[in-house]
Amino acid sequence: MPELPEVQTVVNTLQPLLRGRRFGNVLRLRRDVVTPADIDLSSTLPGRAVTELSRRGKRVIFDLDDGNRLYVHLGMTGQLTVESARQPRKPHCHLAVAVDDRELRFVDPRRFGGIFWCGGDRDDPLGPEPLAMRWRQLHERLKRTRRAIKTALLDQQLVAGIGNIYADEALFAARIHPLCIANQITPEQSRRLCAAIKRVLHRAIECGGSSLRDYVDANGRRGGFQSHHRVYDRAGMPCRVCGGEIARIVVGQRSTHFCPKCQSRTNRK
DNA sequence: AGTTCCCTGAGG
DNA sequence: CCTCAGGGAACT
Repeated sequence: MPELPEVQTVVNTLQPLLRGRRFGNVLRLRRDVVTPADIDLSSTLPGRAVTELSRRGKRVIFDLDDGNRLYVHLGMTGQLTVESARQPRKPHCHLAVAVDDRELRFVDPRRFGGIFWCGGDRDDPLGPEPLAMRWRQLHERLKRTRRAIKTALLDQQLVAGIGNIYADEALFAARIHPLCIANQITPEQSRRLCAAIKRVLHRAIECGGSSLRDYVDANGRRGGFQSHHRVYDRAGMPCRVCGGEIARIVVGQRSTHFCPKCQSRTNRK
């Protein structure tokens, strides 16, 4: 479940491995991982260098030296690693691009992720970057929807990069019940929530993200933030603040974890 | 704005 | 065997 902190960690670890290097041959092991389907990366990538590697929401963005752009979305189980070309490829490796004597490899068993060719298009439908967002901006956007606050935070057009883990963690840190109606969130709550989102995301980036199952960085290393989770995947366990029992409910088809005592539904303070 | 589906591996 | 995990698109 790579979300903003995991994707940022992939970008951070990928950067030094690609800097100053050019792509070589492309080995496409599955054609349907590239969108649009008629883009042939083996004719566009070899000889190109990455001028800038960045993150937007949960996307890893590659800007190429010919002005074209592509991005990788890791979905649920995606991995973007650089390994020795002599290292055997893992199962479900859908694309490999030579980088000197190494390979940039995209592995994704569940195939919820993919590689997306943008060409010269710089537009995207994503909401603001949460780390650069101001609380008034968040509040403004929350006012536009009557969905549960948890569902709203998962909407990439409302704010980019937050997934199930960090939505639950941020709502806990802001002491907001996940079922609060978004447009009823008070300015004070938006302020707390905005600060909580930034705090949680920054801390997770410092830990190299959360590895529950598949997530690894470009060097194949796992993150460490999972041991700092306060609510996510802790149903039935004691709240680290009040000792009460962490609850699990389903909101918008997603499992949602919270502390019923710390996150009161009528929280107005 | 809520529901269904895609996909595979893990765990019961 | 079965169910569950979930990002996001495509429905209703």
